[in-house]
Amino acid sequence: MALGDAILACLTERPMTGYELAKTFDSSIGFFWKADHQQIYRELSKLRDRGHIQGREVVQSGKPNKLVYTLTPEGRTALRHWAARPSTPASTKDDLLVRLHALDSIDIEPLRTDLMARLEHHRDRHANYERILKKRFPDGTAEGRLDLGNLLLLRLGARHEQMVADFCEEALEALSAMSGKATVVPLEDGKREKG
Amino acid sequence: MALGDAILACLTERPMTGYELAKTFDSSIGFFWKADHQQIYRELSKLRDRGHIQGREVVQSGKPNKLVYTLTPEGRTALRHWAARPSTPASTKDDLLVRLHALDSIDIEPLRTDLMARLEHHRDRHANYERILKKRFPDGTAEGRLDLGNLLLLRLGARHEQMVADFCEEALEALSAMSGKATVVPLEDGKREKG
DNA sequence: CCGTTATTTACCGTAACAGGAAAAAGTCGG
DNA sequence: CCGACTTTTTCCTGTTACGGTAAATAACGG
Repeated sequence: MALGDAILACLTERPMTGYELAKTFDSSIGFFWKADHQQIYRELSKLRDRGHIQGREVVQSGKPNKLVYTLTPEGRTALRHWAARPSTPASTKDDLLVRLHALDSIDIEPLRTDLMARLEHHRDRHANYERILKKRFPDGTAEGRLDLGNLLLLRLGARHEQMVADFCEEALEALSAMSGKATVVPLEDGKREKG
Repeated sequence: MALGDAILACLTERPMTGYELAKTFDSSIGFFWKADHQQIYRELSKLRDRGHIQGREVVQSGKPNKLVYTLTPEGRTALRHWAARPSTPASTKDDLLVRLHALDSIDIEPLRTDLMARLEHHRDRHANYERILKKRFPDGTAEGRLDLGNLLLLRLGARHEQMVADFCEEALEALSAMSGKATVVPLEDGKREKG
């Protein structure tokens, strides 16, 4: 019960169809929340059953008819109640961290390439955040409450990506410094283990 | 299929029982990965069925017998193969961020208390990381590969917590600055909505 | 005609999360 | 001695999420 609330949160901005929501979850809110269209459509059905949203069919020519979903007053209330409950700090659950935890039992080469890919990935995202920040908040201040929320969000996102990117760089450097005194030679396919 | 690998990663350090693993997931690796004992026991059964770990019963007097699990060569290979696959960047999925995204549709007061709680939480965790860092790596350098992994991990954790704590502070300040020109008065129970 | 875009829906499975309960044997406080 | 707690494993029932495959429908571009 959290994806549903994320969808409600999106619908506060404007009514949307499942298709639009799927795209939203691919850009703005999707920066920190992934969900594919199936998840979204399934969740939308549930929300409708609960009476939190209301679908209005819009007949289209040339395209399949679309279902525009709007928040109902019950939905707004539900969202506010959800938002009034203490939030649960999410755990990271990043594969990379698990790998670092078992660093001496895995092969370094794939790890390096992975770190490099991740470095690029996080740099891209950082640049993206900065780009949006400059476009939407050129002077770094927000007017309304909605704007403030989004500004804070973008700033956090930017900083996070920056930090992770820096971390990847640092990890790569540390691995390079260490690889001089390598303890285990990478093997082909686990024919030998060092135990 | 990720919790299983996290467990394998833990078992590279030393053989452990499910009970010990549960406690480990409550401290070291649990800093970025949450799992309760039931999840762990279930996963252990699966891993045993797959032949990735091997259980050895240790008869105890005074306490129930325990099952010490050891990595099998197959398990080590599986871990290495898993670690050689590109990692998937995890998405944040933090309730707080969703709330910020819908900032103008929710009540600020509970959000403030939540932010304050989170601030404390992240500060605590940061202090904890720093404490462990000072204890395990007083001079900030690592010897072996295992140590390097853990050092990097701790540093990332510390920085992350620091950053989120700063963010909470900033958000609180911004909310205070904004609350002067409040647009919506907080309501009791959604009897009125501003739409 | 084929592929793409727009739009929704259906089914399959597994993985993860949440919580409640029960065993069994000891230890410790009152 | 009773009750509470620790240690250790297991079973239960749910919901939520994740992942893939695929099918309808209908225009538009090549």
